[in-house]
Amino acid sequence: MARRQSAHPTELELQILKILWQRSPQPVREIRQTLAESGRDLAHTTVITTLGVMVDKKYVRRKRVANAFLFEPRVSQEATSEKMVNDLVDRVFDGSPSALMASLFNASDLDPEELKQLRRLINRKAKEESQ
Amino acid sequence: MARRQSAHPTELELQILKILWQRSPQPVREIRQTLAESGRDLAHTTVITTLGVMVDKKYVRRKRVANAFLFEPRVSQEATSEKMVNDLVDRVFDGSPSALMASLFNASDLDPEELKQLRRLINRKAKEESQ
DNA sequence: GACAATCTTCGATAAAAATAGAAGAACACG
DNA sequence: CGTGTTCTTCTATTTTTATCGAAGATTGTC
Repeated sequence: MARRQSAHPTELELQILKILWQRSPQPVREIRQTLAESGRDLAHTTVITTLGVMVDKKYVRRKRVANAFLFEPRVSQEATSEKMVNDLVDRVFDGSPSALMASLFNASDLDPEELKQLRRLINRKAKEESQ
Repeated sequence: MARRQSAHPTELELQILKILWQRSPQPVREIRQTLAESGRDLAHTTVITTLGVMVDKKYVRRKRVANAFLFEPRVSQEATSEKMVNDLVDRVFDGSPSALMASLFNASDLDPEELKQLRRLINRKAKEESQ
């Protein structure tokens, strides 16, 4: 046996998804350009190949327009993020969301504004669940 | 260019680290056994090879005792977790911790007990930062 | 219609990750 | 003191991810 395919978008795939979440559909050329602007200067064919893989994995869909393809996401940013967070919770924190939170509190210094907002989030969630 | 090495422990490496965080140092045999008990039944040599890689990556250290090696972590659970969380924040949530939290709230239903604990965490953090 | 520009398709290569067998060193004990 | 058990070392294989070039299709333009 060898390794199995990751359940999540890989690094490059995620970068591409983010570009497409911003705006879509887009042709390869533009995706490539945006990648280059954010410091990842790949050959045109590399981007095509990766997008092909992403089509197979059903992360994106493509439609032919004239001679070229346009690509657009098939997965939402929210769903993808949640899946990745859940995975981290499972893998690193043994399924305890609050353990992740605790780690987050330690790791980052949140400004008071963010703390306030978080408290609001918690209160809302508590109310929701008590119904 | 080809792919670069992951900045984090891989799946298997993390599993092994977790075992060693529980108790260490441990010989290969026991690590292998614990892995098998949690459903990952690998050949003895596979575990050795992986541990060798982990030594190179400085995740663990080994010391010879009699004919065999004992392994122990060189990285703490806290530091590793925080690094992985920070990475997720950067990669998926563009550096916003509270965006991760919001996603977490949506993704998981926390029980009231956990919510209470989270509120406590926030209050503590708020107090800390106001000093 | 010819030619350059632009796209895609189709391998191909290379490193990382996952897994394990063959072979050799060392030890334990009847 | 053999002989089987237990370890390690070394090498090999497979899949995934990342990357790209050669070659072929299409199209716009003089």
